[in-house]
Amino acid sequence: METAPAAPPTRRERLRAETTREIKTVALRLMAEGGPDAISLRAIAREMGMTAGAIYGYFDTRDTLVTALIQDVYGDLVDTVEAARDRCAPGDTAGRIAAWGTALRAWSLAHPEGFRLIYGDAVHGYQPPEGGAAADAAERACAGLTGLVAAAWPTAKEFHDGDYTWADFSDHLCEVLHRDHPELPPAAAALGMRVWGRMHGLVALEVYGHTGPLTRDPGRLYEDELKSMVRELGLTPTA
Amino acid sequence: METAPAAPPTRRERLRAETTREIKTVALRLMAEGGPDAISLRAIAREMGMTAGAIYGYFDTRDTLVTALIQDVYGDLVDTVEAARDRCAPGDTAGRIAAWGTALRAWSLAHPEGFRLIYGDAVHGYQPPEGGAAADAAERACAGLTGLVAAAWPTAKEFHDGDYTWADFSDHLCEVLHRDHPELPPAAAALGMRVWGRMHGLVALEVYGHTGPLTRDPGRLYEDELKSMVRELGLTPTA
DNA sequence: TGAACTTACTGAACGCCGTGTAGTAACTGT
DNA sequence: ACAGTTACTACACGGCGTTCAGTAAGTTCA
Repeated sequence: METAPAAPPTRRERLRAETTREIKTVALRLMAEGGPDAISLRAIAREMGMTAGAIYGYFDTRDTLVTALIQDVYGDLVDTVEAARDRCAPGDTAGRIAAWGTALRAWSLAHPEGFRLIYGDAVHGYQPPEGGAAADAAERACAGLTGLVAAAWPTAKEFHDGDYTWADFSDHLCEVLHRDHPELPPAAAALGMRVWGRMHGLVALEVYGHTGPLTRDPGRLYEDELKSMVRELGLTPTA
Repeated sequence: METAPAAPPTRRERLRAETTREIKTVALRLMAEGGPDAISLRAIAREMGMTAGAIYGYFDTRDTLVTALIQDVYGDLVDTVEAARDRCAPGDTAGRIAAWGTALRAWSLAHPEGFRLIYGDAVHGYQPPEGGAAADAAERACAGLTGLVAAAWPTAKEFHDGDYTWADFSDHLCEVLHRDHPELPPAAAALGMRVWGRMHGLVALEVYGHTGPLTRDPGRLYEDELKSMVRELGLTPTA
């Protein structure tokens, strides 16, 4: 969308970008310290020695800021799980899936407010934009899974039925899948989402404190579930 | 805990109980209409022709009211899924599990605010009490699952490993399991939680709008996942 | 019946919140 | 030096949960 040849940023622009960053940084810090409820324009401004109104010069509305935060946090999550996945050899599909899953849980427990921000309704009255941050998040999450699913597909016999059509999935997801893995049928998209959902379930319950009162070792539960899943994909769990 | 022989309620007590119920009813209605954010003491009071302060005569604090709501809503959910499960013949374990799962999703989509209330952080700043409503919910959910898991256990060979101990689970869960199904090993408790988590994942993603942008038929995805799960439990999916 | 007590509720206040808007002071380019 | 832009403040509005003094009923007992 940028038509101009990107002139070097003026002093004004630099200061502006810096303040924008600072607002988000402070917001994330407040959130990490006091939970997502601690994100209030007034608290952020207070922390920065400003007035709440000043923030409106940088973000149209509180929800715009929250959306930006979601994108930042989501980027962090995606980077983390993909880095973990890529620490396994490209051929070790079982290991890569397990690494991905383990990293997902680890990140979520390390950043529960982030998890709530992305996957819950952490912020009072926040309405995601049309299409929205949640949509972005989902698209990216699914795209990230695609590689894993593609690698597992040949052995994932169990999932080759299901009678799915490309029309069952969003245009964007279809495009990404076609581009990166043209050999995959629509059922592979379904598999990706199911894998995602399966991991999400136990993590969400744990982050929201629903498994805590029931078991003293939710980690083992999760790892076993992960192992089961890998096995059901026709792969042999490593270690 | 009631020591007195429960004298018939006085007029005062009846009115009081009625008002308490009305507060909760109005709160649930507001929530159904305007999402969980619509639950505010002021809005409830307004709706009832009262002042916000008056509600403090019935609930110590807003969170106390929310906790009561969670318990009510959770009771409704549990009743619904158990009723669906019991509409299948006691011998039809596969059918009962599928009915349970299908009813879970149906209820969640019909009452998204309720789902958020129980499993998310629907209400701004709500802090569950120690032990808490979430704990209650989890205990009851798991107890409800126990029957299904018990029925599936003989065929669920895949899950008979895992090396769990009773010490891995909460005392209360162990008691319930021992009482109702003394033949089950600790690994069965783990299986119950895993089944729960697996269903929760896709439903949570859907309720929070993460699957919507990706697929046009999340229901099929869910039903397939349910069927897979039943199969992996060593059962034959019905229909 | 009438006094003493208890309950249910109001109304105003406190400090929090997001959001607008008018005004000011500082930077920026000519 | 001057005009224009930008960054910000100050204040106001209505919302929120919560507290508290006060009032008007309902209830109990002499």
